[in-house]
Amino acid sequence: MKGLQAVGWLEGLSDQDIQWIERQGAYQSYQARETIFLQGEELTAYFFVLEGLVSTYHQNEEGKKWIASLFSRGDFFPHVGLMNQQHKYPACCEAIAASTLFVLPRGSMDDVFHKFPSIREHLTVFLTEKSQELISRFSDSVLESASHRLVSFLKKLSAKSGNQGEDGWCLISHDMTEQDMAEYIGVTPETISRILHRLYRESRARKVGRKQISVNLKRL
DNA sequence: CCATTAATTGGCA
DNA sequence: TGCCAATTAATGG
Repeated sequence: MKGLQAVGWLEGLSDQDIQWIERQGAYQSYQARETIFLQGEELTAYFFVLEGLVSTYHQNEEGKKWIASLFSRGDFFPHVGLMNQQHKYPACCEAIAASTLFVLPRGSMDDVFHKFPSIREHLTVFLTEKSQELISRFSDSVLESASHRLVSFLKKLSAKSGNQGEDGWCLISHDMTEQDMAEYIGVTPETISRILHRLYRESRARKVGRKQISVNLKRL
């Protein structure tokens, strides 16, 4: 895949508009596990995901990690700190899988907002959704079991990028290791492994391969 | 193949 | 559930 396309944040813009934005930034490819920016660093650019999977996360001094958000094709980040005066990245960011991003300098982002009001509208919508998502995940982490949270995550993945077959099973290519899922759900890798094993045994999911899982939407 | 990294498993707090 | 340790499995040169 090459160049910016009218997906995600750019939805609704004309080819000319896209090309204008394209000239303001540059493409950058990252290898799997490559750091994109660190928390507290000067916020010099915003990123638009063209291909791959990227995470923003927080990490404590012991090295424990918590993935705040996952971004894939069409997503734009960071959201936090976008409209305020703080020009520091709010979290660390790394590519989970090999990724291609469009990098837009911070100064150009202001121009883009000014030139394309529709992107501001998208921002409002995305911020609202992200806010609800975070609150939902937070309350789940307090009120629900790890199993429930992992199942919710799998459902979300299947809705977003799953390929359902006529047999009721939905194939998900998530590009994540179980370690990644653990960091997203907020549990240890051992717990993820055990929950998945239980889902397999109960025929609610099937292991297709590493980074691929098939889920039974009806029983999940 | 071998060296790494990821995933699994059992035991115990 | 978490943490540790011991294995086993999968991956990538």
